[in-house]
Parts: sequence; structure tokens; C-alpha cells
Amino acid sequence: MAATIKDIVAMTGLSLGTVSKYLNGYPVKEKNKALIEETIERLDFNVNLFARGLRTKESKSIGFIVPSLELTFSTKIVAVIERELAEHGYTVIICVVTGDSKADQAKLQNLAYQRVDGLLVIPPPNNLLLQQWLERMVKSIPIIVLDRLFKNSTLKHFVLVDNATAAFKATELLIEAGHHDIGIILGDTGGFTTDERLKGYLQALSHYNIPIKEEYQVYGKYRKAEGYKACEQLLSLTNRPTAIFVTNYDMTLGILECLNEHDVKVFDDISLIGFDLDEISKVINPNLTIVTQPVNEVGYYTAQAILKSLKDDAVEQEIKVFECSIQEGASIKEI
Amino acid sequence: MAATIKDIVAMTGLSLGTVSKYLNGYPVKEKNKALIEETIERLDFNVNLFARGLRTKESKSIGFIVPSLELTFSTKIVAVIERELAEHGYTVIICVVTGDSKADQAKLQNLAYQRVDGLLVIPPPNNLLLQQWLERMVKSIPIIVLDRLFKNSTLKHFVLVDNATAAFKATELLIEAGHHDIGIILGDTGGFTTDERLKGYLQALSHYNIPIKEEYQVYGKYRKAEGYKACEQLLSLTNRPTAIFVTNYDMTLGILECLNEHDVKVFDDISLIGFDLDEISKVINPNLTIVTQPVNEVGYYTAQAILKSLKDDAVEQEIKVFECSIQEGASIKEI
DNA sequence: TTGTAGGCGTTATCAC
DNA sequence: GTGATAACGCCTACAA
Repeated sequence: MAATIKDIVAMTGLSLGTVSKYLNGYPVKEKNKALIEETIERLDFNVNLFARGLRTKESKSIGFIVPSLELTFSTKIVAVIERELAEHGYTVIICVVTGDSKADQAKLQNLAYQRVDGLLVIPPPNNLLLQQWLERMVKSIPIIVLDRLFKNSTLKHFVLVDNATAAFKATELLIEAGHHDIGIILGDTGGFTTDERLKGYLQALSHYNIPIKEEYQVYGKYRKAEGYKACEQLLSLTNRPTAIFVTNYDMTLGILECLNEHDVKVFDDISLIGFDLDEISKVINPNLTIVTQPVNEVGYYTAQAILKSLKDDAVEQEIKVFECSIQEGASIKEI
Repeated sequence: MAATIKDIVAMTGLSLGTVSKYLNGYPVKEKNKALIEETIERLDFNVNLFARGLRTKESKSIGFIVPSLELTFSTKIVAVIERELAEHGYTVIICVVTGDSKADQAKLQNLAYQRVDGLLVIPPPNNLLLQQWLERMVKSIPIIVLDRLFKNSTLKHFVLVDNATAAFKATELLIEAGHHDIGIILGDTGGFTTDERLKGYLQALSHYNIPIKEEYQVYGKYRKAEGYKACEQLLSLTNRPTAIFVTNYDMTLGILECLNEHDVKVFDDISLIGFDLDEISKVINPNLTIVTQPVNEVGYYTAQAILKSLKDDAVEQEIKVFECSIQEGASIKEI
């Protein structure tokens, strides 16, 4: 049905080799070039990537494994990366791997079948299966892991955000405003970013000689609904914290909803510092003070990095770390 | 490098045909089956979709063309669809086509090269190029268009949301609360959903004999920043509206930010009805009354529909319409 | 149930 | 610059 090079050959009288050369940017007589181009147009010819891939072993596609498309962080990164890669003729195949799903195995296999040229991964918290699969894949294609560091791994390329420092600074901000009873709402127990953020929080407390209270550390799995519950837990404490540090976007929504429903006023009744709420920090009244991750920079860097790996297949170890910044709002009360 | 069927043949002593049969679910002697499975495991064999596709002309991938990954509506649909399709062994290739970009042409060509088995499309407002391309593609693969209706087209399958009725009901709600001066913040001039929503708004006004004022209709391109500007425009009117209907998520954020900065209180100073703000309607104080689109249902239906089209290639005309609902908050004041 | 052989549409290696 | 020809890895008749 669809036109092939042979059809072009038949129409132009040129040889298969010549047409193929044209298609791949090799020099062809000006006259023949025009003839081929016209014929391609007429036939609505599209190169068959099955056939080309069979020969060249390149799919011109890269796989992007994310833990969820419902989490704002992943989605934003996908947006940036799609843009950059498309510009270079690469197509992005999305693959959601949650880490706790029976479907993961099948999904990864599909991705392997597709013969992507490279892989970008934001690993889910629970990811043994995925990690093993990656160790196998990295033998044949470049892989960049985002937002998580694997120790003792054959994987060499990581892109991180300095979550510990960010959490330290956020906590410090609350401490400097006079808060000693600071709750933190974390992601998944044992998750990499969760641990880093907790570390920063604890370091800040230690640094300022503030006693650490276990009951102030609650987990919300980075989800809005879980964040809501975690918040209720903090509110129900007899020694309720005077300030809360929420460690991602989606949970912050849950926290705000919870405070709203319990008629606890941000600033007046409780101080708050959020995470990555760029779009809505000013929608909220009072404006929220937030830690912001440099999502665009991370995405851009990653896209460029994978493109580079696709060319040179130099396999140097590389760990790139980005710093967060704090955007001041009016949600922290001096006490 | 990577193992092929031939390698399996060499290891097992079976023939190529037998192995291939196993791979495709045809009956094979139990003993041979076990042997093959073991060998596949040992060799880390993955079917080569280039080769298979070359024969079968199927890529097991479907393309999803969206106007942006920064718009909440698209992103949510992508999430649902990826989940459903993956379950059936299909892979999703994301392709952002903005409609005003020089890059569109190249991106569509790439998608054509990839030989996707089917296409899902949320067209951007400005989409002549895309539409022409789709008319060509639909000759060979099934295509479902979301959130927009093409008239006089060879495209036959559309999934819509009844935006006109939704806008009518939203406007009616404001009218019933006593509002006559109702501003509407729309998407892209001439966009399909924009026109539908405007239509519903105008119908409601007419139905209740409320004079239509052009200056109350402003456009915000469905973007937060543009929504902000549009809101400022409404606020600056001498006969400032007493209520505003904002027609998508992202713009609603902009409007809220704008009202916040101009110290105009929702409910007290101005009534508001938003769109698709599910996650944050309760984050805002007062809770926002919103129109909600059945995103999950739309996504689920679409995924099932494309899977069906992939099997039967019956090409019946089909236009599926989903209704919106209204979720009551406390952002509309009786006057 | 198993084995054999041809071909899917390209690219790459030659010789011309 | 151009033209023939052999792969690439798999599926699918067809024959056994």
C-alpha cells in the first residue's frame, strides 16, 4: 500500500542505491535530486523505519520511564524533554512504571522490544525489578537516571537535585522565624528524595540544637490524598507543630485542603513552606513560601546529555546536581 | 550483539519456524516450549520489532498528538490512555504539535516514519497543516480526534465534551444567583472548545433576557499568564462584572492570582466559577464552584475505542459526547 | 506439530 | 555519482 523506495525507482528510472543515497544525505546529481524529491511528494513516500531500523539498529526513539503522569514533577520534565528531543528527530515513548504493579514487567519488555536508542528514567520508590532490568539494558544503550542515585550499579549517569540542601534551607527559614516545633511531610518511606529531604531537615534541627521529635515526621507518598491524611495526623498531636514543611507539590495541595477544612489559617495559625508550587503559590492567600526545583534546567540538561550519549558512546561516570532555590511568600510567621 | 531467533535455533536444535510459532502463540510441544523459554531467558532474547514490523506492518505503538504538555487537560488524558494501552501491549508515542510552530511539519513526518498503528489527536487551535496530514494518514490507520469536531472531513471518529451545555449551566448558575454582569474568560479566538463555551454562555444570557456586552468576553488562550491579563482587563472596566466564568484550569489559576494581587476577594467582591479545578477547588478559600469535565471517562473510552478500531477496521462514523458536571463550592454570592 | 524458503524495505559494500 | 546485491531478523505459507 504505502510507497517504498522501489516505487520511486520505478517512477524515476534511477537505481535503488541512488535513491537511498539521496535519502541519507549523500551527494546526488542536482537533476536527479529534484526528480526524486518530486516523486517522493507525488507518492507521499515515507521512509519505513522498520526496514531502516533493521539495518541501522536505530529507532530514533527514546524511552522515558516515569513513576506516574499524575505527579507534577514528572509531567513537567516530560514536557521539556519531548521538546528538545523532537528537535533532533527523536521520538519519545512514555512508559509509566509504578514499581508496585504486576504490569511493570510486561511494560519494560515492550520497551525492550521497541528497541529504543536510549533511556531516561525517573525510578519509582520501589524498583528492584526496574533496576535489574536497567542493569541489563545499559549494556547496549545509554541510560540516564533522574532524581535518584543508584549505588554499586553499572549505571553511570545521574541527574539529581540537591534535596538535602534544599530541605536544610527550608527548615532553617522556619527556625530563623522562631519555630522549634516543625513538622515535615515526606514522600515514600525509604524513597531516595524522601531520605534526602529528611536528612536536610534533621541536619537543620541539629545544627540549631532543636530536639528532634519523631511524631513530627509523617509520610504522604507524594500524593495529595495521603498528604491530607498526614496533615491531619500532625494537627491531631497534642503538641501540634507551629510550622510545617511539605516536600512536594501534590501533597501541598492536600495539606492546604486539610488546613482549610479544619479552619486552620496559614500564617495566623500555622506556618507553611511548600515545594514546587510555582503556579499556585500566588494563587493562595497568603502567598506560599516554597522551595522550587529547577525543572526546566534539569529537563534541558538531560535532553542534551542523552543526545550526546547517543553520538559519542563514551561511558564516563557523571553525576550532575542542580540546586533548588527558595521563593519567598508570606506563609511564615515570626514567633 | 543482541540475541536473535537464530541464536535460539542454534542452542535448541529446533527450527526457526518452531521458535517463531512459539513466539506467536501457536501450539508447540510442551517439551520444546520449556526448552525455548529457558533459552530465551538465558540469551536475554527480545523480539526485534523492526523485523517483525517489517513483515506484519504493525508497530504496536500508537501516536498521541497533543497541543501541549503544559495544559492540564492533555496531560490527564495522556495518563489515562497510557495506562489502558500499555495493558494491551501498546506503547504511546507523544507528539506535541502546537499549531504555530515551524517544527510541526518535521514532527508529523517523524510520526509517519514511525509507522504508528493508530493515532489519537487533540488538535491545537490553529491546525490546517495537521488536519491535512491527518486526512492523508486516515487512509491507512485509525484516527480518533478528541475535543474538536472537523466538518467536511474524511475523519470519522470524534470524542467530545458537551462544552456548550456546560457553559450554559455555569452561566445559568450565576444568573440564578442574581448576576447580570457576567464576564467570561475564553481560550483561543476561533478555537473549537472556545466557540462552544462562548455559545453556551451567550445562549444562557439570551435565555434569561440579559443584554450581551462584548467587553465582558475576553480571551486568555487557555494559559495562566494570559488569563491573568484577561482578568485585569475585566477588572479595569468601569462597569466591572460582578461574576466571572473562567473556561479552563490553567487560566483559573491566573485569575485567582490576579484577584489576589488586586485584593479583590472571591465571593465578597466577585463571584467566580472555574473549570476543571478538581485538585485545587478545595485548596482555595472559599472553595471554588467549578465545571468538571469527565477526563477519566473520556480517556478510558478513547483508549478502548482505538483498540477496537485496531482490530476491526470497520470505519463507521462515530461522534461520542460526554457531559460535564458542576461541583458546587462557595464562590458564588447571591446578589 | 515441525522444518524450509521467500520476502518485507532499507542500507552498505562493492564495482563501475 | 551511480547501480547491483547481500544482508538485517522475523513471519508465513507450504510441504513434510
